[in-house]
Amino acid sequence: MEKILIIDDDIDIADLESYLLKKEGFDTLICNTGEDALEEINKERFDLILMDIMMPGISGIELCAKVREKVDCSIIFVTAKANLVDKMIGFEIGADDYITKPFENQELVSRVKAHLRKDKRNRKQNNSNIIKIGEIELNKESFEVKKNGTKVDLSTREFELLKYLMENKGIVLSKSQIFDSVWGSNFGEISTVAVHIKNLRDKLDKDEKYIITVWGYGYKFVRYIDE
Amino acid sequence: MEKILIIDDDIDIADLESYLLKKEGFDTLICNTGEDALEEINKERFDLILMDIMMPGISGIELCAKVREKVDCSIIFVTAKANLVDKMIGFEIGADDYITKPFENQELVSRVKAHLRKDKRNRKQNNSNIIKIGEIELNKESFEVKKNGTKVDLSTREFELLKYLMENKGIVLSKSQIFDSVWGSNFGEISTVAVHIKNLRDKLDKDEKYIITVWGYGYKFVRYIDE
DNA sequence: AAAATTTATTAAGAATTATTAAAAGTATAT
DNA sequence: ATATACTTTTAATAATTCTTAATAAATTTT
Repeated sequence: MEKILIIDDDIDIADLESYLLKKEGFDTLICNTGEDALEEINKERFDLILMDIMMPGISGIELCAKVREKVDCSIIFVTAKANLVDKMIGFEIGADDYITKPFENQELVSRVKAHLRKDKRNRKQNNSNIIKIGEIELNKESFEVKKNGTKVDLSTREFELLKYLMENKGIVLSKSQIFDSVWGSNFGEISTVAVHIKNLRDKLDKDEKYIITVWGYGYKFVRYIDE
Repeated sequence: MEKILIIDDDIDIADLESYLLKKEGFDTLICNTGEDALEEINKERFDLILMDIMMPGISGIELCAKVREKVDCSIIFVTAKANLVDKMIGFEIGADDYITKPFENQELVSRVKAHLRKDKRNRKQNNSNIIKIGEIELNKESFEVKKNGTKVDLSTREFELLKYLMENKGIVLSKSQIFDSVWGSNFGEISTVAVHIKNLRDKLDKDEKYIITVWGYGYKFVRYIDE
């Protein structure tokens, strides 16, 4: 269950926010001062922070900067001041979004959900077993490779070679590096790598858009040729 | 420079958005139909997409779903309908934010910036293998060199020579020092260095702004000529 | 101002590296 | 056990890059 930290000195607002979010199945914790919030952040992990910008004591902006240092999740400002300069300052300081008071209940929920979804998408990318780069999609679980949605048949070595290249997108890999990683041994002809590169290219990169030769170093996988 | 794709059938709105974003230093491209946009997405990489939700032909929602399949960047809906249900639907479909028309100029810019900043944070950019001096940027991982953002093709030796020079910015390096470090041997003509210096200059420093000859000593890489 | 020294330019041949194709070896399935 | 598909090796060819060496230009010294 996703945990949301609500920081607001106005107890009624904080309660309303908490109520709305709990109704949507989120777990919430309310802090009425910035100091409390900083303490909580050190104790626990949150998926999102909803923060009033105007609070006594430590200011919202200051707090946001401090929180941002500690935390990596989305921060949404809730502010009574619709003043855009304030909004800007907040954004520069590390907030990811803002909502003006009084807010529509649905909007609050929408924005919270949007951020959580985006964060999830970003996380997924980092540890999913599908790598998708441009038109090419590689599934580590099913050992399938698709180009524009249509399956491409690869041999085992070809698949592992492609996987290694894609996992290191944008990084030039030397032939011996590739050999060590994909073949896993130090015996054998290094030129084998070149042959498999060619076979891979024949099967899914005839125009050499993705697998780029870097002369004297090795090969790299890229999304855009001039990237 | 960050590239933003603007999709809107209303040419005036698209132009306004483009103007606002260009003023902030972003690169923009306008598409007036969803079909055009899909084409562009296949050709080029964008850092963010700003999309009208109500367009003739392919609908914004439909388009968003299709774009989301291909693309990984933030998508912001721009919509005249303030209706929250619509917003929700859009969010479920893969958009990351929405702005209602008519929008305040500053708000548009703020939101765009906020998303770009967040995306950057998520990428947890490891810039340690990029050396950037003035207009020239060298990536040790991808073996790429860019001048003012556009790629410059270098040979192996040229790349390593440039890397060595840039790593020792401001320091005069003798030819034999360069030869030892870049060539790694003591055999061979020292004049080779001069040839490669020339080739490097031809490719990315025609006016000799960066690679400075220090008569009788060697060469150095500088940021400003009178440095 | 001329000579000497250092650096820049040029182009062609040498060397290196990449690609390709075909043959030989190996594993897998029928 | 044989056929098939896959992998590796080898070798020839092609492409690219590097070096050499000779000449030109620039700078310093005499």
